[in-house]
Amino acid sequence: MKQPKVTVVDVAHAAGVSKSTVSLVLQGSSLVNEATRAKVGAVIRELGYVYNRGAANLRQSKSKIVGIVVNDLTNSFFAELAVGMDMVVQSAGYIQFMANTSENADRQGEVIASMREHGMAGLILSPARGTTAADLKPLVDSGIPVVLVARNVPGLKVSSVVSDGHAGAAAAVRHLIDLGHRRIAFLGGFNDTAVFDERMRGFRDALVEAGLDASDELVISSAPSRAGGVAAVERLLSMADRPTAALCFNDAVAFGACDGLRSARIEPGVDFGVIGFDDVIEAKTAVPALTTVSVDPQGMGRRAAQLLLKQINAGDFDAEALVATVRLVVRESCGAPQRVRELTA
Amino acid sequence: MKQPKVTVVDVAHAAGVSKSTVSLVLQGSSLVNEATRAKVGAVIRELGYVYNRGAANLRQSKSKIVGIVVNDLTNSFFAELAVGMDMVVQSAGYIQFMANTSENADRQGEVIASMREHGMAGLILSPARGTTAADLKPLVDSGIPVVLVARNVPGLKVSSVVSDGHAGAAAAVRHLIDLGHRRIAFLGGFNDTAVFDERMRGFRDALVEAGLDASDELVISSAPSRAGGVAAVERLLSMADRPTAALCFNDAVAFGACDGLRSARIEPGVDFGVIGFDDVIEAKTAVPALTTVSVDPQGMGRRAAQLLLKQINAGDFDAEALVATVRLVVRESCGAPQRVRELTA
DNA sequence: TTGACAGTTTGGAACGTTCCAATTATTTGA
DNA sequence: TCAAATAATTGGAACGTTCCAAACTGTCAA
Repeated sequence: MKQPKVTVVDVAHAAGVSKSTVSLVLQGSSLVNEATRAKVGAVIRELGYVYNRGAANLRQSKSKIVGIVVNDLTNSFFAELAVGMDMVVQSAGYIQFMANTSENADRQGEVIASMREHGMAGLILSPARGTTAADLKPLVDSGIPVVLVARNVPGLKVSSVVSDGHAGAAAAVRHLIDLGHRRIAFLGGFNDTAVFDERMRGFRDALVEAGLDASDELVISSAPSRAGGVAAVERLLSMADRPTAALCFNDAVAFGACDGLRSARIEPGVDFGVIGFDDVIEAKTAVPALTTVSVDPQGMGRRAAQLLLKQINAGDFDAEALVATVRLVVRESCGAPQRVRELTA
Repeated sequence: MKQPKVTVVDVAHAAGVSKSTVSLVLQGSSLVNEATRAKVGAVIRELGYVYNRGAANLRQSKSKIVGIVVNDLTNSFFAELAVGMDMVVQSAGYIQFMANTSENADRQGEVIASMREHGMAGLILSPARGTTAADLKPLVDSGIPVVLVARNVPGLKVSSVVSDGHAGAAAAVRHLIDLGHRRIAFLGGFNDTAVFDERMRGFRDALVEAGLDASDELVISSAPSRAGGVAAVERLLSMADRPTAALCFNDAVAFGACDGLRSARIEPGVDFGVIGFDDVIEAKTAVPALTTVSVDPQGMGRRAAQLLLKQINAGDFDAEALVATVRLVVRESCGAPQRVRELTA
């Protein structure tokens, strides 16, 4: 049953007032008399009127819509990130266009263009692999606030919220060294990304600082997934001078590494130390519970959303780069007693 | 730098034609002369014109926006579901409002209302726990197509895409019986949900069919999460006549059950059979690889989206109930040889 | 020369809201 | 009692698009 849609004029007519008055009621203006407000409210409910925010947006040329574009929703890190954003966006009375790009930069371009046509007030983007500054330039120049999250795009002057990969990786490596490990590998991740580079440098710097070997063969890159972890650990196990522990690019890789170790009859957390990165929810409950660098994706999502809303409300704003503090959560995957070490970025 | 936004009138003026002509060009109408089309196209690019879809929607009173509301994005089952929908929605040229309700029916009501005000053309909803038919009645009555996915809402005449929980559970139980198990439990899930009820009946019916005990004590409900699985398996282990295998409400519960078994020094897949439900991505790579009832969440998401789009395009439509075929994927968590058994719904 | 016709182009009214300036009704102060 | 102030309401223009009916340009046949 298709209702003939009821507008503010219909309401006005039924309530015996003008459309202007109805509009004032809708905006909760204090100008309107209590009695008429009640009357109009009643009619609204009776007729089942639904506000047409599109028309309002057109008139006011502003919207309460933000865009959220993520590269991989099936990865629980990004799902958590999205949920964090969702929370603050929703409670600020905004609504979100949300799209998944599956790491496809073309698709990303399309959805961003579409969101722009729909009049989004701002965008939070976790960019797909291969996103260039040129891709985003027109949008940024148009004055629409953009916040990059989790990953950065080199050469683009825009706000961002990323985690302190260098400090996190270094802390993880120092922890392994404290436990007596002397030969440590870095496992997984695509070596052409900024995030990889940052974490890897943290890894390397900590090794050098301790006077240990930090040669290239200790860095084994692979897809940043569980399967990639399995593959990487297989390569590691075939090395001549085999490491006794590894820092992994992210938790997915770490889980894969554990799988790979186990099928080689090496028990992770007992015979071999494994540290992850991100602290996804499963890290806590896995067996063995994963020691990992916690980056609190929900928190990052929330901060990114807050930053975006701030920039939307401020007419004018400057690019701001937030780096999220990171902490090493020690669990069982490298045989150390359970404790948490706090770090400042 | 805030651009003074350029409209079709600006483009028309710059190209020396009327706004109507520009509009025709934008819609790719064949009425317009090739030369002017090119001219207008050039001007559009030059001025950096961006189409205002909101204005168009207002005039045409229709939109290419669908709403997607899910109860828990951090659960990878629902994340996959969302990704499946995203795929077909995007490639049909639609864009989506997407929101997470965290199982909060009030929040769900708010976001749906907001989406409605924004003029969504249809809604796919994976309802929060506790959603009633009355909550959704006004929306459905307004003639906006709604497709329920993964969970049903009793008493609501609306389309749905759900998996065949009964057949899946029954097949799982029969598999356990084939392996020689005679005392089998059902673990996890809230017992006041339709999904629980359906799977549990499949479980019970298969037991009865085989002449085995199907008494209430074999059904141990709990939160449908990893933690819930741990709790449920603890209760199971304290039973007098202890079962030798269990069908779990979903994969998360199954993983929790494995954790719980292991801390009691019982090796899942060797000493005790565990079967999950949903076949989340991690099921394949977990140790032991989880035998589970595969419901292909991405596929369900895609089908739901296709159904919604179909109903949006058809002016008039009837509620349609799709039940997704389900298959038992035999892996290692109940000690059986690896194979896959296909089932028809 | 005229009419018919196809191929293009166009002005203006709509869509449902907000906002401004203007209007009416009511109260106040001296 | 009347001007002035206050409170409440209102008509109409605007936002950027689409759509309709009308109008223009040629071409061609009669």
